[in-house]
Amino acid sequence: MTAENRPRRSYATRAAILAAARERFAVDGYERATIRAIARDAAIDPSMVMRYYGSKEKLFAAASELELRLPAADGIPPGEIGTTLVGHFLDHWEADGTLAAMLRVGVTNPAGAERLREVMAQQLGPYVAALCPDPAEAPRRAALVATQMLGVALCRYVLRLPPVADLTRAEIVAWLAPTVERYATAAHP
Amino acid sequence: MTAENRPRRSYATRAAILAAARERFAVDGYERATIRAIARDAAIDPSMVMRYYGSKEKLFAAASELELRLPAADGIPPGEIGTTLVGHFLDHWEADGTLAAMLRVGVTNPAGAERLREVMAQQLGPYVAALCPDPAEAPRRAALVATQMLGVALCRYVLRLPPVADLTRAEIVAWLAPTVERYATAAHP
DNA sequence: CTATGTTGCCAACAGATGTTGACCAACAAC
DNA sequence: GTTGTTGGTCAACATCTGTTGGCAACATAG
Repeated sequence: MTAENRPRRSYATRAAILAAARERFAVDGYERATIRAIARDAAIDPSMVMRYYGSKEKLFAAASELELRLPAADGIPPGEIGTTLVGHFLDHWEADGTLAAMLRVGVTNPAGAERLREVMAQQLGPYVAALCPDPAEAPRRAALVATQMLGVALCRYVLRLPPVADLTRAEIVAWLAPTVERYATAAHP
Repeated sequence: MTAENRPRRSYATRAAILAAARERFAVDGYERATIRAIARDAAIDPSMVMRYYGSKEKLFAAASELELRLPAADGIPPGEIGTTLVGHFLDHWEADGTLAAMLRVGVTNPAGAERLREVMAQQLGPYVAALCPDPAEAPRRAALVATQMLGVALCRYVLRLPPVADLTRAEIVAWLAPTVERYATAAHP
């Protein structure tokens, strides 16, 4: 029997599959991202994908593990909450294709939508809860923030609506920060 | 030769196909909306779809003709611009599956994305141009409005993020109207 | 050395998909 | 009645999909 903690040769392959899967899911969505294409990108045989991940759905589940790693909520001075949050989202989006993959897949695949709901509820929810006046309405405020942040992401990275895609990072932050901060903290309209 | 203006019997079928296509595209997106399923919904043979629309892509093009029918831009008093615009979008979205179809398809299909870009540029663009201070920056302002409106639509009708889906129409209007009005008319942040 | 588990490729399966062409029924025109 | 057009069905096609099982190469254990 092999020692348990020796690094297996297959780890590299597993990682290559996961990386290729994330990219394909991000670019093509769930249906168009074929196992064969993912395998080709990872330079292995399609059957290996099945062996390591069981099925296409399980592969997607593995590829859509996501940590937003939002900055600490406390200690941000009012007036910089929006700036911080918008900036962080943009950074994360551009550094990691996982969010794009989840957005693309979430639109056409129930499991993908579920994943996105989880991320928003479990990671954005508590964050906003620490900021807003009445914790009871944190979910709704977080959801409003989500509409604006997912909206930019959709227009900028997925649909590539020219005016949105051409805006600089600074411009987006400047325009959206007041919106996001209002959703998170301001009194009811 | 047949008279040119007699209503053809096939008009009903064509319409049925189009209606079924819109619904399927809206619910399933481009790839999962199969011609066979659309034909089944329209209670005809799949080959009829091909005969009338040539190909799946052309069928989608026909199914995604869209008129936003935005209310007249002039005459809206400042302070009600956001309310009017947000309300109109919500109404349109709920009355007609076409927008949902275009959003779902736009995310996974290049032709769908192109369609959505067209609609935003040609219908929302001029509208915002009539409202904003400097016409030169109308496209960017319209695009900002689009990020917020498509963002709600995405969260509410496609992803069905619970807190967003549970908000009442009035609540959404109240929260989003200031955002949209600011994007369209306010001075640079 | 042999025995055993791991890593990988190959070929094939069953099912679904977009698309095509042959064929048939109804009907209008002559 | 014959003829040509229109609306529609049926069966098949080539291709692509996720998935499976078998088999070769290799590494490690004993």
